[in-house]
Amino acid sequence: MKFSIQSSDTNSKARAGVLQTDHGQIETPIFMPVGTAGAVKAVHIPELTKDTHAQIILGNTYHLYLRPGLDIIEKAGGLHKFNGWDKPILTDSGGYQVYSLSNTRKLTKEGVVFQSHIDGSRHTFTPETVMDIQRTIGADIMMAFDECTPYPCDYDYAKNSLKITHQWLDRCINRFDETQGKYGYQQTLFPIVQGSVYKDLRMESAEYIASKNADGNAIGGLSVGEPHEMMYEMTDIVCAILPADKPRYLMGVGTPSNILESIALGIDMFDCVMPTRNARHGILYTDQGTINIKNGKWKDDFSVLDENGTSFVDKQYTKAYLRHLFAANEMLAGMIASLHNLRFYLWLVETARQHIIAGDFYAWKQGMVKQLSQRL
RNA sequence: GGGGAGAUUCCAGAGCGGUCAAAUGGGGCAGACUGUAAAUCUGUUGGCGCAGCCUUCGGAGGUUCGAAUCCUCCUCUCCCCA
Repeated sequence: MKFSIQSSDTNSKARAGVLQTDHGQIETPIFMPVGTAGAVKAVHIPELTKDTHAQIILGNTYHLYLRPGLDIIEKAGGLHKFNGWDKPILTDSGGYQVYSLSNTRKLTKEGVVFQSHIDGSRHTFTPETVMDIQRTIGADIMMAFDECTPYPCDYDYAKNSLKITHQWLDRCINRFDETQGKYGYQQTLFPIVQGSVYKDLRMESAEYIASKNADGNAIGGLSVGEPHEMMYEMTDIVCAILPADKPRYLMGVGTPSNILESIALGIDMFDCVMPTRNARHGILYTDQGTINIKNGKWKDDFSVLDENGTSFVDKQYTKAYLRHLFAANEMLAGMIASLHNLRFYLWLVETARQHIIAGDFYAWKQGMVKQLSQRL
């Protein structure tokens, strides 16, 4: 995997780059749609490629391991073959489930015992099994197994958790190095910085992660409820330490504004469920602000969905019609909204990239963030 | 023509003397959601000068300290038999 920086902004730490994988290249900064169970909910693969212009999507180790199971994935020839997406895939390690399924799991030094959210059965995830699973899924980018700490999180817990995450990382790297991809293309492993909202822990972690000299580095444990300023502060501190010539991935972020602000801090990759989940809940993101299309005020607004939108749905459908689809519980509602939001997110990072290359990113970002905060 | 059942807050539908501005569901209105246990979840849904008061349970009277709940008449629905 090769990363090259094409252009760096002068008024911020933003950069535009290209990440080369065996499944094609990714132009950064990039937003990666989340496809937890092997599908970006409510969106077809051709829509993802041709309409939203997604370049890489996520899958989830925990979900795919539970269902359909590794035997099926391997028989299919890996996740790319299974779901028909032939561009890069990144899989989350299940580290986030350590956090989000906290009431159905038990942490030990060895790993984590999960209770399946599907049938309650018990499963053990260790750094080694998580590497093996991601080998079988065939992700281009595999994530280290970590603990995503909650917020708030007391210092001692965060410190101890960080120690475990670092130990797990070493085990992930060992297992990764002693195994090979199963499908003939290269896979790579991204380690994850943790440390909650504590500067010293974040710095210690960033230094440890940087020392591993991976193809790319991730920042986890943010956007879990802490104030935005805190998130930016941690991101800034960590970016200063992580190698500049490798892509930086801010996990789970975020709102359109979060993404622009983080690009300015030197982040290259993002993923978040917001554009898809919130789409299914009636929230549309536009360059003019956020719309809750379920609100009564749109009932007889027959203007197109998004005058400035660049997805085909934006001119194809009206606000009143989409609102009706939500009210009538039509599946098409979530499909239209998901497509719109994903296209908007991809448009946002594409446009950010253009401004970085053009050299006027900072000013553009400042104006856009202001517009994005509006509620329509 | 004969017999029976019923009319409750936007809808459906509980309640059958006080703890009822009235269960529950739907609908409406709004909110939340950040490496997806999420097409989910939460709040609210008569009015006001809002720890209280006012107007509501088909209509009009009445019984009672007190009625959506009991009685009388009226109006209107629905079902069964002819």
